Amino acid sequence: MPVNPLDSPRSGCPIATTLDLLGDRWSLVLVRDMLNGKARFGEFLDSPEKITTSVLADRLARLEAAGLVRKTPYQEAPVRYAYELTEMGAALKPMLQQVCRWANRFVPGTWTPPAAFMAEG
Amino acid sequence: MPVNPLDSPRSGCPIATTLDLLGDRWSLVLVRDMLNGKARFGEFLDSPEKITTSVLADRLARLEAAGLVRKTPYQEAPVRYAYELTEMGAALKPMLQQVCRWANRFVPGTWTPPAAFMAEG
DNA sequence: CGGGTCACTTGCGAAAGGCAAGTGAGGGCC
DNA sequence: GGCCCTCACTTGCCTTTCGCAAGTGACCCG
Repeated sequence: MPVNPLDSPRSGCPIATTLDLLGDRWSLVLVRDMLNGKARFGEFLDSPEKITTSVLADRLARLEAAGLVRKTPYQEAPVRYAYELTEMGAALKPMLQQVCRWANRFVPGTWTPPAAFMAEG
Repeated sequence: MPVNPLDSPRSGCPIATTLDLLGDRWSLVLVRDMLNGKARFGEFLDSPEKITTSVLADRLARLEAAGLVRKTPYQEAPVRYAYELTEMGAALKPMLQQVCRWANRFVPGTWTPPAAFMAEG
């Protein structure tokens, strides 16, 4: 069971503290998928980056512990969960849009995200 | 000698590709320091997050290989280098500002960055 | 009741990270 | 011309994280 890195930041710097939580190769990929409407374990596995099941389970638990993600049962027997962003998690969208703008401008070969993703709001 | 992760991205997604390069706990801390005028190996070591020398050497080389950082000698005998952001590296500033806004809003205890850092431009 | 799906967990080898110490070129002091 | 100091790294060792593969348990479908 993962701990919340926001409880023991390296420093008070907002950048460093955010990286303690999101500074890995997978967490923001999951936030991206949830912003695009994905919600189930299997849906995250389908993304082209091919996260492994163990890392996925760990990241979802971490993001939940940090308050970015909420897990709610969408069926009983067997109980199955949907993962969705909280307000805190969804508020990362402008930052991810900025990442896309940067990559599209400087890294050749990156896809242009769907207009819906880049739109305001 | 580090390789450039931009040469073998996991997918064409701009977010995933950016994370291949910057998705770790240190790279963006260095970009932050360079945006704030730091340029020398020893200066990066002084930051409150306390990066180790081996990781620092590795990250600087990686960022240079990716074209975010340029290394120029600032003295001969013994040759000493200054590290500074290229246009590509400096263009990460709006993204980092967005990170700061997010953290200041949602993560209690994070410092408010100096006004100069958050200003437009 | 046999096979398939969904959502995970477990195990293991490989890679990355942290810690501490070492190195080598030069400078400053006396 | 010794001696010590600084700066910019490198090296080595151990721990943690990651990726890959396989296993598990509950249910559904024919």
